Amino acid sequence: MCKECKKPYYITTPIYYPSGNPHIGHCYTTVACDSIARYRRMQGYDVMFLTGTDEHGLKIEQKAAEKGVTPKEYVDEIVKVFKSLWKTMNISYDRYIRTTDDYHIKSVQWIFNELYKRGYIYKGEYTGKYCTPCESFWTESQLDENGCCPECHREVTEAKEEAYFFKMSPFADRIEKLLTETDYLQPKTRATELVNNFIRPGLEDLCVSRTTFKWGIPVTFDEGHVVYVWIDALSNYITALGYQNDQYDDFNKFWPADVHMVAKDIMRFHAIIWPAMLMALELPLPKHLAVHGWITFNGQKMSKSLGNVVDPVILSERYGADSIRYHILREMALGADSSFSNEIMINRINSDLANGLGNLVSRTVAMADKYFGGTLPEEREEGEFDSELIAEASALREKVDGLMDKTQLNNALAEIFKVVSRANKYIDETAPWVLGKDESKKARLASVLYNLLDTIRIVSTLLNCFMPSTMPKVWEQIGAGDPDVTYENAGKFGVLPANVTVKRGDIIFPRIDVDKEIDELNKIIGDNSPAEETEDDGFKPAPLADEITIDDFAKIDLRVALVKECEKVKKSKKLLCLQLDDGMGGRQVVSGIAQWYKPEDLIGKKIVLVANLKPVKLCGVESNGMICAADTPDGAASVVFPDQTLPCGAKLR
RNA sequence: CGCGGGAUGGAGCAGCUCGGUAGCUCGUCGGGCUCAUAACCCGAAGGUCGUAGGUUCAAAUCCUGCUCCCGCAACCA
Repeated sequence: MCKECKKPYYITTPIYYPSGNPHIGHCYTTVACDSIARYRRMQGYDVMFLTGTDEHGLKIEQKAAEKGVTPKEYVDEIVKVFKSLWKTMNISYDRYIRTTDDYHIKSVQWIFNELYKRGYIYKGEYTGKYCTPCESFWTESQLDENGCCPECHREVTEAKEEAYFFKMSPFADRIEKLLTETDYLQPKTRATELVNNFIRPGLEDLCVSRTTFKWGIPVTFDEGHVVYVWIDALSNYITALGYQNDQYDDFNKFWPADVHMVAKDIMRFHAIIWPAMLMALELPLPKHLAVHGWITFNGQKMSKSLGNVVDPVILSERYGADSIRYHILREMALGADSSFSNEIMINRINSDLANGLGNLVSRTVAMADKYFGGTLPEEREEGEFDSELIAEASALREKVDGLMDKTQLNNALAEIFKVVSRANKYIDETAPWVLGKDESKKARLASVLYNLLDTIRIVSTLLNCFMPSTMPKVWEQIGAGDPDVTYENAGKFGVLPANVTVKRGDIIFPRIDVDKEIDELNKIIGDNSPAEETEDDGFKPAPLADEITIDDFAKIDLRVALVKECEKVKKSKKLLCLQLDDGMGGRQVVSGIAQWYKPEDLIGKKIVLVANLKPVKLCGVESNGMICAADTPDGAASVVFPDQTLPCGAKLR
């Protein structure tokens, strides 16, 4: 298509946050981008495929401190893990950006200054919840279930800090148009959601600097300020091309990007903030933002504490990187979540790769070997069934092209495997083993086998982008040389030489014993997660709060109270509304424990009430006090039940 | 009434824009074949398309109410 002109094509993954090791979710995005990058390269585009890591921020600073190393030492280690995973998964990235790279830092400082000069960045005040011992600001939503610091579980205070802000409002209209009137966002169904939730209520200015942590890019003109995530991280897509730095010089060639691929949790930043930044810099906008869902595990979101995280390294060691790549690409539809389970994966590998493609190659090559000693004679005899197979194989490339253009990798794979099935059926229709017994049918037999081999050639050429380590093995077996497996030839039938010579080889995708493997995988998960939990997520009592006097304690009025009625607060996931008998006329309390308690669990029970807490409204419902609950190791809350014979209103001391 | 998405044979999905035989993958059952990795091919069973109404000659598809799920936002005193 584009063989002579060598059009540039720029595709990016997000830069990942190395606060922990990579998981299968990182793999999905990266593998999808890799497959697209490889496909474009095959089509003749001059591809730039970028990935990297976003290495600054408070969390990294803290994690490093925990381990007693510098932040840079800490991220260096994890970046090694990322890079080795990408090697295992055969990721063909052209460039890897680290936000700690000098050239990136230089560019970010330039951008920050430039936006300041242009008047889009101004100095203001940031208000939030501040935890003094941790020296950290938190937003309301980051606080723990008691409204305390998520790190140390001590109380937080309202506080202000000086910060720089980026003006978003000038770009609201243009962004709304970008989302609703162009095909920037894929799938577009999410555009309404973004517009309704963020743009229509008015875009808030964005806090782009912090003074409460040090691990970041310094603001050049104001000591103590560090560039906060947005400008630092998002700009990687242009600094990696040499925007405002000397490290690279292909910004003009590759910008604007053809595709940024991201998971849905960071869609907002790429759909709103990133375009705003580019508009402020008067740079062209990227052409597409492809948003995909999450990989869920047996229906639940993957999480370390659930012990259901699948380690992609273990999986690829057992089944090969290509099998894993195939499974996640085949299973995930752009936009939607998809569930991942060992069973689904193994069944898919068995039915598509082992039974379908692997077996097709194996039986075809075996017959060529058995009936012709490996080299087909040149005499041919056409027969019925040929035309249908040839038509489907010849038309495949065009279908796949169309689906790749729409980033529908799963459907592209489905189309390819339809042809695999068609070829297996063709074997049954033509029954080569019958032809093999009749000396006069040799020419017909040669035709049948040739048609099969050439179909495999087309299929495997197209599949090479998705499964790059296995397809060369297929080519070796079917006797295809490098010139045979080009994009150009994938659109044509009859490319292999008439007297092609096959070579039997190892089984390409061995069949997996489902029951046995699932047992073993469960064992691995079982062995790993409890160990990890005691190390990482094991129960540690929260640090002791600051010392108080008896007078301080006396300020808190704790009472025994009976739950008379209890119901869920409508429109809220976490809130229960309790009617209490406190021995003093009764009161209403709202508590955020709906995830762990049903109303009927509490009705008729006596609980401990903080009786003199200032009333507040939660989700529009008034709450006069709070009920006492303890943290459980898994992060849930467990309500404290006092001696049930105590009278309502009894005071605790 | 904060915003949005979804509910289709045992499982996972397509079909809905532009109403007219409900399709695919896996699983189950029966048959065929023996070149191949107990793989391959054919056939069958199995769905009143969440629920109640409405429009229509005709609704999975259009309209309305309801129930339940799931995101986002809010919320965890």
